[in-house]
Amino acid sequence: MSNENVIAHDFIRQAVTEDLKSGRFNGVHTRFPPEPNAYLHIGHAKALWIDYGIGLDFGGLFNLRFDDTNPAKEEQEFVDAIIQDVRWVGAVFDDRLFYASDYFDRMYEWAQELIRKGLAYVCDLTAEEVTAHRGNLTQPGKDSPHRNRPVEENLDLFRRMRAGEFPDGSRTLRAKIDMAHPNLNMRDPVMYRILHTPHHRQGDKWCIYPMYDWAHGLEDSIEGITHSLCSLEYENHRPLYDWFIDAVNQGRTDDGSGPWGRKIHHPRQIEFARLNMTYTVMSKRKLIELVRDGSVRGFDDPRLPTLAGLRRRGYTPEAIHDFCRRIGVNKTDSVVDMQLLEHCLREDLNKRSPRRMAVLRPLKLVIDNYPDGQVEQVDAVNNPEDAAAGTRQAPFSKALYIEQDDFREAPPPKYFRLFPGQEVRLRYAYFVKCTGCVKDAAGKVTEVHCTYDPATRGGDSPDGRKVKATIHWVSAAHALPAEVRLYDHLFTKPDPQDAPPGQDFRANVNPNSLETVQGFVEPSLGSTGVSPVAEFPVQFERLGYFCKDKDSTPDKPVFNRAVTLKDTWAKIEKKEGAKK
RNA sequence: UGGGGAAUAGUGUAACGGUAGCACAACUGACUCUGGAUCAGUUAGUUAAGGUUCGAAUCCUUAUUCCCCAGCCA
Repeated sequence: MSNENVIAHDFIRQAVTEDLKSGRFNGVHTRFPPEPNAYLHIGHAKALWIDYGIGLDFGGLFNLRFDDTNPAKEEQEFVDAIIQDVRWVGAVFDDRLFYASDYFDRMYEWAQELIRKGLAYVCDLTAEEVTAHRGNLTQPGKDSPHRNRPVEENLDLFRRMRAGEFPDGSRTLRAKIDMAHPNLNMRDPVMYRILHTPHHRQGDKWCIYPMYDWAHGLEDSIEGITHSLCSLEYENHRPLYDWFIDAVNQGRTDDGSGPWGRKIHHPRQIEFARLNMTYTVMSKRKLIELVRDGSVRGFDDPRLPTLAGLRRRGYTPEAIHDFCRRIGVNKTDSVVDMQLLEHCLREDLNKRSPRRMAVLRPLKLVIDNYPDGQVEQVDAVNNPEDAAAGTRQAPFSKALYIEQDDFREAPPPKYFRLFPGQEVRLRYAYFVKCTGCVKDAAGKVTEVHCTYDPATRGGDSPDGRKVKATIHWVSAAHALPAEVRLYDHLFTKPDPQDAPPGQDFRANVNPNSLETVQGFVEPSLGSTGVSPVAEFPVQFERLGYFCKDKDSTPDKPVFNRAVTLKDTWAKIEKKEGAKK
């Protein structure tokens, strides 16, 4: 706590500090390089926090760059969504928004340069043949029969690939490295493939597209990125990343003299572990499957760990920052407890969120000795954690709604709430004492009756008598109907992958991850009233934090539950139940 | 089996040859007009075996376990 202003000293920041000290780099420039083929999720927020945070900590620059090298998978919709998400989490890139596809011309020139240097060749093998020639983990690969084509023939073929003379998949440009290399990525990797597919930004300009390994380091080089931060699975690609830049630089000089010109910038790639969390999945592929098979209602479904989903659910950027700060940065595969994310949200919202009363599962409470037709306005505190938030008034009358959970005809042990003969406080209003209840033919409680003590107005008793529980309420005549969506984990198991034999993660989708209830909220939450809380989550007292959803209509608000409050009673009840 | 990585309480993360600390979770208790919040406390850890050293989570050796790599995906 006392060291909040000190730069966190994770292993990447240590490396950056050393690079600055040794003079390897004179400044810091980082980037976040998403492929626009899906929505961003909380794992990307971690990466963003590292990329952007390090740029910020060292007074450097930060770029947002789309790695749009595969037109078959990428779409403008994702570009737009990603930009919105990156801005929302607070990574500032100003005008430094770039696209790898804007560098295609330069990459094409460099590819020809590698051919001239004898470091790349056009290969006519089919995809299957390339795989067969690659060997496997223990056996070396075999050279392609086209590996030693003359430079002029390679140049001619490569130009004709670009000109569109050959069909998809018929030829590739490959780097000439080593088919026996112990690192499979170094066995003459493909640099370009033929793809007669229009690009979402480049249109029909290209029919050959660069592969990630060839393109990525060059993109970083062009932008002057010093530290190319990425996740662990790219560790095996680092030798290639370095090889390609060294290959371009072969024969080049610092001052640009000589036939090949000036050397290009060589960034340093450093890898860190990606984020995993309990009760959810983090891979793009799985997220897409859940959306496609209807397990959720879209990429912004509040049950998803996507940033769009978290935003819709009521998560704040501040809570996400805090979460990223707490999980740290390292190279260990880890699974972070979902409860930590929830804790971060509660901590943020507890300080800032306005309180309101809402009843999710209504049960009518009638105060028999309260005058018919009388309405009082009681003062309610907006946020006990923040005196500046002030107070509001809530209408009180003879007939109220309370939570079904707050009444028991036969109370279990340690139950402090309403039951016949028991007195409780109606928050900010009066003490009431339960006198009985009315049941329907099926034995279900339909109405609870009580009497109130007029001397306890405001919620305190002049005779000093105490009450063990305070419950929330809304006035039946004044309350606004609202739809409330209650979310639970999307998966029933901490590790969704832990599925029965022959089944995949979808076998663990929680059928009860969404429960929709029709409740009532304070009039101050309506669209007609002045609502200070339209876009920011509110706390429904004793229940949790809720955020107004985009599905709300003028007559009926819809709320998403972001996270519950900690519920000690639920634990006691569970424990008492287990005793029996 | 080849190559590349990683191992610290249940979970996440500190320590950089000198008292193994913090957070989340769990559990006690205090307080409370939210069974919230807050406060106090408890439980619980260096993968293993050797070695170097006055002293090892840290250095060395060996072993074990886990993750990644055989896309014309990124």
